[in-house]
Amino acid sequence: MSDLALSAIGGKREATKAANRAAILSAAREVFADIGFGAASVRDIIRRTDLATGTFYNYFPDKESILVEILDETAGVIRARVRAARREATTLEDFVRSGYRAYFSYLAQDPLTLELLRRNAGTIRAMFDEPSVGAGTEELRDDLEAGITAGIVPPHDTRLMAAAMIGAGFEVGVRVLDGDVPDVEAAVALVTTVFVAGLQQLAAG
Amino acid sequence: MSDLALSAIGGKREATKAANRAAILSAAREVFADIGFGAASVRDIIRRTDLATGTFYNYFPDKESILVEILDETAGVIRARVRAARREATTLEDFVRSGYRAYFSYLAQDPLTLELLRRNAGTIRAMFDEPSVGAGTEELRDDLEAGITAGIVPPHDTRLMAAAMIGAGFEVGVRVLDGDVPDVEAAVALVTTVFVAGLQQLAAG
DNA sequence: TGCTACGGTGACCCGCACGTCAGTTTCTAC
DNA sequence: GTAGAAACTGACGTGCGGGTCACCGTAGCA
Repeated sequence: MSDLALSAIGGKREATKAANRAAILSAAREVFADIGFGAASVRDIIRRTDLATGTFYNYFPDKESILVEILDETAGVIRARVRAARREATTLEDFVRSGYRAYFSYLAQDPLTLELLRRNAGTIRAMFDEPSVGAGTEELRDDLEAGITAGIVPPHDTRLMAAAMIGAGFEVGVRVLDGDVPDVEAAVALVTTVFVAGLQQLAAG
Repeated sequence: MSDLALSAIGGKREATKAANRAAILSAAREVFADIGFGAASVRDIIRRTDLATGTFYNYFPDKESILVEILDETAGVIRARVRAARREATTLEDFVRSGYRAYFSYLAQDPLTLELLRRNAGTIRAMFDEPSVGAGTEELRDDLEAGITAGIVPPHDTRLMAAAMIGAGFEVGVRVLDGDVPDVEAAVALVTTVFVAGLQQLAAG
C-alpha cells in the first residue's frame, strides 16, 4: 500500500486499528449467532480472529459492550430504513407493506444479523429492556399513532397491535431466510394482507 | 407424616427423591428464566436448592437434559390444551379464538414458563430444531390444514400463516403477562379479529 | 434393635475463562 | 536513521464450573 493511500485513511496504525476492531466485531457476531451470547466467552470470540487475548481488551471492556456495539450498528440501520419507509406512506396498505418490505429486505441481505437476533432475542430483551426483537415495537407503535393522527390508520389499541405485527414479522422473517418462502414479496404480501384486513376490521367493529 | 401417608406414596425414600427432583427442576426453571440457559451453570441451579453438588448428578446428567425435561412438561401441556381447543372448533372465528384463548390462559396462570420461553426461545430453537416458541408452529400448521380440509378455514399458505400467528401470539402473550393488557380476553379479541379478517381476505383475494 | 444399602454430601482434580501486564514488535515523526 | 510511542502478545494469577467419589447418615426391613 502506498504512503498516499495510507495517509488518505490516516496511516497504517489507524488502518490496523479499524481492521482489528472490525475483525473482533465480525467474530463476535458469528459467535453470538452460533452459540448464543450467554454461552459465549471473550476467548471464543478472539479465537476466531488472529489476534491475542489481550488485544480484545484494547477495544472493548467486556463481551456485553461488544453486543451493545453490534446492536447499535445493525438494529439502528434496520429501524431507520423501516421508519423511513413507513413515513412516506399515504395509505394504510402502503404503510403496512412498505414497513414490512424494508424489514424483510434488510434481513434478506444480512442473514447473519437475523440469526443473531433470532438466537439472542431473549437476552437482548432482558439486557436492554428492549420492547422487542430489534425491530422496535415502540417505534412501530409511535408510527401507528402518527398514522392514526394523519387519518391513514384506523384507531385501535396500538400497543397490542404493534406487538402482534412485530411478532408476526419476526417469525415470518425467519422463514424467509430459512428458504421456506419463495421470495421476500411473498412474505410481504401475506403479512400485509393480514394486518391491513385486521386493521380495517377493527375500525369497522 | 404418618407411616400410612408415606406408604401411600411409596415410603420416605421415594418421597424425598420426588421432592429433590422437583426442587431441582423448579430451581432450574428460575435460573434459566433469570439469566438464560447459556449463561446458567449446574452450580447456579443447585445453589437455589438446599442440596449438594453431587446430588444434581443423581437426577440429571447435565443442564441440557434438565431443559429437555422442563420443556417436555410445560410445552407439552400448552400444546395439548391449544390443540384440544382448536379441534372442537366449528367455525373460523372459533378456531382462531379458542386456540389463542387456551394459549394465553395457560400463560396467565404460569408466568414463569412464559418468562422461561421468552428468555430462551432462541436457544430452544437452536437446540431442538424446534420450529418455534413452545407453542408449536408445525402443529398449528397441521391444524390449519385440517381446518381447510374440513372447510372451516379458507385455503392459503399455511406455513407462513402459522409462523405469523405464532409470532403474534408470542409477543402479545408477553404483553399480557407484563400487565400491559387489561385482561386475557382483550388480547384474545385483538389477535382473533386480525387473523380472522386476514384469513377471510386471503380467501377473497 | 441391628444390619444393609440407598442415596446425599462436599472436598477434590482438572480444565478453562477472566483480566492484567511486562516484554516485544511496529509504526510515526523528526 | 533513530527515538519514542502505540499497540500486539501471551504467560500468569485467580477464581469458578464440570464431573467424580469416598464417606457417612438414614430409611427400610426383619
